[in-house]
Amino acid sequence: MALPPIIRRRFFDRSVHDVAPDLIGATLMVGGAGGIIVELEAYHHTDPASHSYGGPTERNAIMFGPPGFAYVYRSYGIHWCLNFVCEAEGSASAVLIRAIEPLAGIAAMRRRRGVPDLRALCSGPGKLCEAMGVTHKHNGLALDRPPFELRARAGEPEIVVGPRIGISKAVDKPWRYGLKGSKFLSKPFKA
DNA sequence: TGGGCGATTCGCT
DNA sequence: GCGAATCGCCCAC
Repeated sequence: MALPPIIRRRFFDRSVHDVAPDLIGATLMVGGAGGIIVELEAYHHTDPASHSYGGPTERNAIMFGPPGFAYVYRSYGIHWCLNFVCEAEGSASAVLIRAIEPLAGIAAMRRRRGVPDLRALCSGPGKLCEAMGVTHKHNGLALDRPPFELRARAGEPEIVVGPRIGISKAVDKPWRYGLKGSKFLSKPFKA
């Protein structure tokens, strides 16, 4: 693997709207399992749909810390969702990882998910956390240290953009990014 | 201190 | 396409 690891500060200490599309095509591994990021969403602290909108709380405290760390929260009382904190310390912006194309540790991910279908392993924010074993224990961990491994993409992929999914506020903002033509998206992008 | 609600997923229709 | 599962967060009372 000749691709360079993503340097935490340099890569994440930028606008969440720049980091998000630049992460499409990057390789994310957790404990040796993972693959290529094909879908994510940006959440800015001035955005009513963001957990950080309204100020710091115990749950979202990590979002108000330095960039380059994982923010993991429970969704619907059942699933875990993984975010990368971006911008400057205190800016409370993050990207939600929504889908991954499985590449490594597939047997382990199938076992954790309990489904054989490759396309169903990581095609959703809750699914990919279950597949890679991400839980609240990963909240606050640095993204450039084990068990996380994050590597820059090679080349410039074609990126598609659309409105975010599953939110009730700021539903019109086109802050969902995807790898064009990927078979591993959580939902297709409208053409 | 209690109740409504959610950045979801899955199974059934 | 619809609704249940399920529980921590968060704010109103």
